[in-house]
Amino acid sequence: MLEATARVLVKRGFDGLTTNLVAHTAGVSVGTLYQYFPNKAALVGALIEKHVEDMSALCLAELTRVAREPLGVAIRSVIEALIRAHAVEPELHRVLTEQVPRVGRMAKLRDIDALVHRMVAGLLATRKAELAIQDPELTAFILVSAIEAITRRATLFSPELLRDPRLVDEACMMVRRYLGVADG
Amino acid sequence: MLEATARVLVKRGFDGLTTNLVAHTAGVSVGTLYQYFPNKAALVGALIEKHVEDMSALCLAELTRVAREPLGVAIRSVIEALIRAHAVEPELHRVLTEQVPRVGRMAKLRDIDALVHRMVAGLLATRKAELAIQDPELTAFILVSAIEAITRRATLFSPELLRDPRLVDEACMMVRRYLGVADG
Amino acid sequence: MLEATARVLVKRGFDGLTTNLVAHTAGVSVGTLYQYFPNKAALVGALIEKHVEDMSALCLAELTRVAREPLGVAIRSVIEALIRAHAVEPELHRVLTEQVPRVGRMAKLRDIDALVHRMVAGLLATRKAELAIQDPELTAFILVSAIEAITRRATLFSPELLRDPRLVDEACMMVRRYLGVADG
Amino acid sequence: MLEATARVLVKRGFDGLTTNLVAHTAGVSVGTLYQYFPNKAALVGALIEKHVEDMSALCLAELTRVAREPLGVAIRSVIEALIRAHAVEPELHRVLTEQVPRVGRMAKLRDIDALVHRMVAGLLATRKAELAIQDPELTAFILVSAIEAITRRATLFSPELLRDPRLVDEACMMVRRYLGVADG
DNA sequence: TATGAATGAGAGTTCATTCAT
DNA sequence: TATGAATGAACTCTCATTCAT
Repeated sequence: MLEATARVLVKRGFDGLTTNLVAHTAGVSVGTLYQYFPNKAALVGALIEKHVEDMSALCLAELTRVAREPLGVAIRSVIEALIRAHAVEPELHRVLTEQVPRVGRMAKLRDIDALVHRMVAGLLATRKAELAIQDPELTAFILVSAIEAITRRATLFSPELLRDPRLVDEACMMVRRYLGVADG
Repeated sequence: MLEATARVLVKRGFDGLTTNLVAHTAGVSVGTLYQYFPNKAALVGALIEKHVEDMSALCLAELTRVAREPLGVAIRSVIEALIRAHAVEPELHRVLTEQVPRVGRMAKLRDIDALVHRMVAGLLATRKAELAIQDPELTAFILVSAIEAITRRATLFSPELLRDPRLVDEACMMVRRYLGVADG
Repeated sequence: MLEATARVLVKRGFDGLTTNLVAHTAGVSVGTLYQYFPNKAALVGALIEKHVEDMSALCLAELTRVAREPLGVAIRSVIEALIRAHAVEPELHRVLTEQVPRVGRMAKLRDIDALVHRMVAGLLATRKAELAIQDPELTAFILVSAIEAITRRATLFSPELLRDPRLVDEACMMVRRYLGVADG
Repeated sequence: MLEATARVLVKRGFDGLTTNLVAHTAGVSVGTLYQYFPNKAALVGALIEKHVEDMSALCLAELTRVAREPLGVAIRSVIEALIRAHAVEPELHRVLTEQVPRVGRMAKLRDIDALVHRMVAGLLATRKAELAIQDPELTAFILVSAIEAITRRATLFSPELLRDPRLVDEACMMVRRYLGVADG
């Protein structure tokens, strides 16, 4: 059912998302749909939640995994993981991020975001000695923003860049220089 | 009329935006509204276009103005201008940006984005000698993405940050280090 | 639902026909109406199609039935059938015929008209030996036009004539003399 | 202004007829339009009246002119005049006849029709001795219907017939035989 | 538990008509 | 007398949601 929602969302956009259409796409009746979701917002909300969780799981796993690796390697791994995460269902991701705020699941997104932010900040704090930074919180904020934005903008304006290794190289360069980590 | 649209958009969101409501808010009748805009999308579209034009005008002006200043100063000026631009009507900016794809103003946005990108790339190319960069195009891409994202995320998650000078400091730091410019 | 449409059409005319009014008259809601007809034109179109089909079926049946009867008798039967057909719901017939071009059912009407024309021409051709005619096609054109018009004009200007046997007598007389058939 | 109405009517059909459009087409403002016609119905009504008068004037003139000519000649003249009348502005005529009843100018049309009918009936009555008819009224009814219908149907379904002399020949034949007039 | 026909509030849009200039 | 911006009632159509089966 969520899958049908995703399909409709990608094919028709949010304004083309109809409970009847979703039900039909899922091969059930509207009634059945309403047996599982109290209303349309809940349906979309659930999809968003799932999507966000899937994506963030990927990133969090990577963040955890690289916690002890050398910084140069860690940076590249995380950036690559983030770009990979965006590549899973780019179309859906786009529609979803464009609509998220309007469905009242801001909270969930905010939570996840906060979690990622805290993990990055933690990583930075742990290794503060190796880094040319002062406020891990703020630095984390800048980094998370920047990396997320690079993938987002690439997805939006030049998807072919996502597959260009130079993008990752350059992003790593930016992060490394910013953090004062020697070229890996 | 556009002002009324903006007001409604901020107060009620895009889905709460009704032609009748806008007309009423503007103190005119629906008919009058439709004498100036062929349909709802055109109304919002016009607002979006005006908004992005205003914002980009600000940035482009700043980019032009600082073309000959020392890099350290230039960077700070542009970043401050960008954040200032976002601070004017953050709520409106958010709603508007989100609705672009629904209203079909993607092309316009892309154009402006490309323009900014070109200007930044140009600036970098001109001063390539002073910078530790190789591909001004790619660097510009990274920079524009990052700065735009930092303001966007601040707007979204912690608007108070927009008024915190440390944010600007940190963003400047990131850019300076990335470009290999001495601390200003 | 078509019945409700017919009722409204007769009582209020085409311009007084409102989807809400039809739905209300039919005892259902607008939504239900739109579950069966994609739009107002389709609703009226369906009614028109049904109506002309019903009417032409009547005439075609009669034309077939009398194919072997003596010409004098055949002529009267067909004319009577045509007038009888018009007498059923003259008001509806008038509104419906008038609205055909607005609702885009011209093609259907043309088809049926061509069918009737062909049948009459065929009948005339079969019996050409008994008739003082040269071109069955042209004669059929004249006849179909004339008979159709007599009923149409009677409906329009003096409905009471439709029930006057003298009208049928006179119409038969005209046709018989035109075709050179002895008085029946 | 009536000319503009006619033009719009022909180009856009009755549903595309807008007071604003008519005014614009006429090169004046809506306000001016309303200085000459109290409302839309009056505008269309006036056009209908003019059109009907033009057409009937043609026919009535011919009917008067042929009052004393030999019947065979008279018949052909009148039929030709009628067809000629239809050929003046066939498109406008079509739209108009299709819409007439809905604009409340039925009365005018009815009057004209009655006048034509009375003149034909008068002609027939005057020459009853030469004719094989009994009730001039009824015969006139049949004739007027038939001739009007032949031109109407030709206009509607096969306009090229209107220029085919065989149509006139055949219509004359029909009328002559019906009236018992020797072939002219 | 699944169905899907029915609901009806509400949205966008049109256009005859008015009236201050 | 001419203008045309402004009006707003009314119409068509959509779609989230319900509930009898």
